Amino acid sequence: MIALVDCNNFYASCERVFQPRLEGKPIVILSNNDGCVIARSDEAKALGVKMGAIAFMNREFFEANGVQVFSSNYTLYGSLSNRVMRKLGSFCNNIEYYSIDEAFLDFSTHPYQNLEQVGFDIKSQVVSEIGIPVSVGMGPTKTLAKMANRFAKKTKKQIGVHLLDSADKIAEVLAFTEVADIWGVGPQYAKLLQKNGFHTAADLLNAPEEWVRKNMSVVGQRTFNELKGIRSIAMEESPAAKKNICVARGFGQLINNKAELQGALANYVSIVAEKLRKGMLCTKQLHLFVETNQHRAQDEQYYRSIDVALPVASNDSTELLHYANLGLDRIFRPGINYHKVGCMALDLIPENQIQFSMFDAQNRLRKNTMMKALDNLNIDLGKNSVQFASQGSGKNWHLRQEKCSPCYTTRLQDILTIQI
DNA sequence: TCTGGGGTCCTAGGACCC
DNA sequence: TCTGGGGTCCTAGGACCC
Repeated sequence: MIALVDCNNFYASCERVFQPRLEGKPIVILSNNDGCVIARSDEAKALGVKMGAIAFMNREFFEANGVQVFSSNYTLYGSLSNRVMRKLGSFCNNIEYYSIDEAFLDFSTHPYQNLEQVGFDIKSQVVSEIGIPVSVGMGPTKTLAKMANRFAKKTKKQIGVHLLDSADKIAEVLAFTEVADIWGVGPQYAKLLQKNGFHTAADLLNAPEEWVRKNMSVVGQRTFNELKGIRSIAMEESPAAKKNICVARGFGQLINNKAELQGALANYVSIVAEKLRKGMLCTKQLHLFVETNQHRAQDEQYYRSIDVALPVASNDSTELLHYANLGLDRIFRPGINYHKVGCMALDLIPENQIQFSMFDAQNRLRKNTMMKALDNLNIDLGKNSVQFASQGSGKNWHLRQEKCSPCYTTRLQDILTIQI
């Protein structure tokens, strides 16, 4: 059996952990720049607030209905996620950390007698020790475990645990689940399936396998087999090596001058470099892009990107900043209202496998030491304590985050004090 | 004023090789 | 007068996930 444990309305639940007054109230969490809704509590869902709802168009509705609005606070969510995952790890050592709020637990080699009871234990211990409510679905494959989890949330919210341990229970869930709600079936495939008369997961099982293979590629075929109970999507117990790292963000306000654009890009490049060093990786190629805001019909639209090859694979901020600037020179055009800039590191290789160049003029050892010192300072003194001058100080492009909650678990000033 | 930000995998087609 | 077949690598685009 595989279990899928999923935190209920994770971001909204995180906000509640340290603010119990939010219990029972409708909550929404907004995307970067407070743009649109990316998470909702049950109460907000019940009010009809849709995923992706535009914040500024709903402001009055939120006020009128007492909806509590938060900017996203990934520091807080990441920290609470770690706590949840650590707890889940104590139930099962074959665990895949699938996303910030979900994990697969493979119980096939565990000696538990009563898996349903294990599900209840997970649920009650996570909520009592960490404060985050979870649901548990179990089935013979990952896809069926996902489906069982969704079934638990939709049909037996209070219980929150559903186990597919018989053919009848599997059949029930397959008939209950629409094709669009199958893990691995997105909007395009759902449309295709509907058009061909397959409406539920049970219908899909009646499709000829060759048809699935031909129209939905091997990915669809794997899902098809998983629905039949044949394990086709493996557990990934150690995270796969990253193939690229991307940092890109829309600006809090439009930018039309180059210096500010450079400043924003320098910040994102610095984050990319930091992530590379943390993963002990180097990049051989940067991909840079700038773009305008597609939603502003009054602005001239512009999108350009460029790949910049590095002579030697690197994770040195100064070097990456240098090449990023060269790239930006090539794609920058004056007179444009820019909305977003991004930097992607491609061709990642482990930092101990670099192919050095005979003509390399850099003193890489020294640079490495400097970068380590920089990273350590930023750990000790807090994020961004030490920066490069090119990162600028103006920061008009900064994210708009008007309603961010405190970082209760990661920032000393934000720790709650309790009066006794 | 205001519309998210990361990722992965697969396929088809072109360039190139012998 | 004639235009194979098999293979690899790369890229762009499309699908999906949270």
